[in-house]
Amino acid sequence: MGIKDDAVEVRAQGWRTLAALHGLIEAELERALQAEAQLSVVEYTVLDALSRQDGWHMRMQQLARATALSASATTRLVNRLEDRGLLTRILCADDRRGIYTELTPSGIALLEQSRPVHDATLERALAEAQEVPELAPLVDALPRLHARV
Amino acid sequence: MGIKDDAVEVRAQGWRTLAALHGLIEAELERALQAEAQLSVVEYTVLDALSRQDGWHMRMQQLARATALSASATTRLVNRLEDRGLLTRILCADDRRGIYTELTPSGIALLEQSRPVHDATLERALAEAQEVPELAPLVDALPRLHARV
DNA sequence: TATTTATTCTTGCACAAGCAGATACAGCGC
DNA sequence: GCGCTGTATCTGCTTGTGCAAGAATAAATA
Repeated sequence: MGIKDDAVEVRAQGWRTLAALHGLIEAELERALQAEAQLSVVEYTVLDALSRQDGWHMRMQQLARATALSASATTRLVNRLEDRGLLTRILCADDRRGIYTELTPSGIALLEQSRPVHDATLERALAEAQEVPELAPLVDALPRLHARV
Repeated sequence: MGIKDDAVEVRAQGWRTLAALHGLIEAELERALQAEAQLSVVEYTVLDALSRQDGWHMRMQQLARATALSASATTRLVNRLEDRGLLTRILCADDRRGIYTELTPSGIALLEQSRPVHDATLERALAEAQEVPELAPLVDALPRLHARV
């Protein structure tokens, strides 16, 4: 057991902690968003990403990256949201392969309704994680990543 | 926009960063473990958790918690691994509802073969994430969580 | 002891995800 | 213009997952 082996173990443990915290938060968000807005976490992520985008439209591939999903999963995800009237597909004028997705008023409304739920649930999930000794250090580190100095 | 709103936004951004890093690492591990040992990340997690356990056996419910999976998914996950001969179910003598799972020699062998792949992939994934400005701070924070002072 | 209640695991069903292949278009060289 | 390669999106198929319901056992209570 040398220094090198320790580094490996420290990384593995860090990864397990990351995965555990991620799972906990995602599970809580899933339940809350499903209950309050019939949205899954990825679906919320799409609406949120679109609203954060200038002009409120993104191409499928950007969406795939934003959600860490495959292209085919993104197609079906957009299908679901389009069927519910939350966003619309818009053909790309300059690149006719491309397709823009854009929030509808209905989509914006649902997002604004569910954002408080999302934020409150996130706060609660982090507070719960704070109580788990294994997770607490990571919870403490998170806000320091983006905090204004 | 007050201090309170900032806290909400900081949390949301921290969560997005966490999710992004988690997705990146998991995707790389998935590909590597699948290619080298025909194991998914959760399957590897089960083998690893069992090997880390005293006596090398755990109950289904412990496994469900360790993998952040539902009870039914855990049942089928154990089925798959049992069918491949990597672990065995052992009836619990004192609580006949309970079922222990235990690694077989074959399972131990596969784990020992795939652990280096896992560790190397994790190191590579973290190095890649280090190059993404948005993820770098979190990557830096990870090893500090468990590092021996 | 008999009966209810809770826990642990498994199964039926519906759905979302990935991979591979197909289609449509862009960009480039001839 | 014609063909070729690469990119963007969609569809068929298989698989893993969660939820709800079920079966077996433990624990509690009358």
